[in-house]
Amino acid sequence: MTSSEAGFRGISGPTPAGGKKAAGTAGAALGAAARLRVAIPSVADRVAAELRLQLAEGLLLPGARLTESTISEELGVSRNTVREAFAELAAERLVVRHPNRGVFVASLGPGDIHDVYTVRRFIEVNAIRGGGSPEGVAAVRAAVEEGRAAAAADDEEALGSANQHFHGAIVALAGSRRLNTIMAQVLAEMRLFFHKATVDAHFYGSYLDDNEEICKALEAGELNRAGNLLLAYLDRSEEKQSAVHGD
Amino acid sequence: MTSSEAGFRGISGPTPAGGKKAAGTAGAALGAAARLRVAIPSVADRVAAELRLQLAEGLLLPGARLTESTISEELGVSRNTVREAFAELAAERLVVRHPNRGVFVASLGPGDIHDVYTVRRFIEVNAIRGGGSPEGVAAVRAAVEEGRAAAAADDEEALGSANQHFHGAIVALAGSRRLNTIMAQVLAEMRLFFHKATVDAHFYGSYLDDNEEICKALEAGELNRAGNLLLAYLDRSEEKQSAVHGD
DNA sequence: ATCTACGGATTGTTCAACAATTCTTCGATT
DNA sequence: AATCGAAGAATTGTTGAACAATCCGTAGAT
Repeated sequence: MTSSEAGFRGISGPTPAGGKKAAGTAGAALGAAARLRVAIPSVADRVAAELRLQLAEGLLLPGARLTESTISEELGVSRNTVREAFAELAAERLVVRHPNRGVFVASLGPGDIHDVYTVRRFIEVNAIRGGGSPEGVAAVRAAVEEGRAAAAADDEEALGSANQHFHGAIVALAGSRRLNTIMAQVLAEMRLFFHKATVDAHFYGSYLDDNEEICKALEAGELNRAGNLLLAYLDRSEEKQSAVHGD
Repeated sequence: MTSSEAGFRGISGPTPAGGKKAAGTAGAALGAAARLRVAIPSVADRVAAELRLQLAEGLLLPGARLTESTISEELGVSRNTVREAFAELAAERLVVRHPNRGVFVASLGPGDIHDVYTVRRFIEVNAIRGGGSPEGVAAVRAAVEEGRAAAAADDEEALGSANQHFHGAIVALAGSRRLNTIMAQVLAEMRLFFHKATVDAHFYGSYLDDNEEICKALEAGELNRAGNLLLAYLDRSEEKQSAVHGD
């Protein structure tokens, strides 16, 4: 299982819509299928989603090059469409465009690590200090339990997800759509180069107790304390990440 | 001066690069011109920049539709390229894509106004509470003076810019690339629908004193007070904006 | 008057071509 | 021999044209 020819063949959409296959105008056939009002993702979006998935799964490592023609053939879509997907991912900082050179999976340098944690400190700590609705707090609690379950099942991947859900839930306390998307992007960005660190089985595990304590403080309404705990947690996490990653 | 046929004709790039004009391979002529290592903006980027400009200038009002073919012809670029530019702008939330319907200039509803100000409170207040380097503080001071000068010259547009520079400089105190771009996007988003409010000559003018006071507190190292002042300022600003905009 | 069928307009997507640039490889020069 | 530079391949950037799918307004039938 190297990298190409992996577990995907085609994007599987509604209609292929080939460019120049038949000139006849058969405009009478109305497919009696999908009449849904929601969920009409464009092909470019689906390509971006697929790549995002492979990125998250660590199939595409940081620094790796993404060739247009390769992906185009591999997913059975046009080069132009791939290009649009690239634009999406570039906007999310998941890939970097080098003009006339191609797009590469983003790789974070030491400076970027600090930068990302700066953003997280700004947003997360503030969010938890704001308290939030009971449902919001419940969501945080749910994420903590999700982490416990994952640890019990010894599922590394699930543990990482739970941790991200935890921090996502904290930001969601603020009830801001924009902050949520910003946080989601930052988390996606981090997940990108965390696959190295994930080999350390105790990496996320040691955070479980921290999360529990933070959540308890939040539930008790000790918002300031919760914020301080979270802040300390982030500082420690940054230190660990910096240590693991070259620096 | 309605809207189309305005002050732009073509993007004016290095080489047109037509699709199918001449089949001959004239690969011997090497233009002895630009050999710069920096600044090689792609055509799509330039189109996006042009649209961004028109957006900021209020030439394109919120809700307005952007037709691919129109812009394509107007700027003398391919429809595909316009499409890529749209992707860029959509990622910045400046335009909204309605599948199969087209892209429209983003328009913020009441909920969005609050959302934007939430983001600003999170980032700006935190940033100013962090203090920052002397140069950073100097930049804030410079923005204040820029605003004074603009007010003296009675230049509405410059006043608005100065105000944005002021808040941008505050965020820059944190020294985070990501926070800077986030803030830049938020500011661009706001500028989008501020043109209605700008008619009120005293709208920005009344902020001058606030900015001065905030800056003074910052320079004096009274970071907490500066943060509180900024927070109050943002609350007031949001209230005004909400009042002006339908609500 | 309401619903349906028709047509026009616009978006979504593909393909094929070419220009421009970068990367590679190989040969010529000092 | 090492370096420099020029052909050549590979890839990106951009274009134009074609067609499918979808949406919108209008006219026609019930």
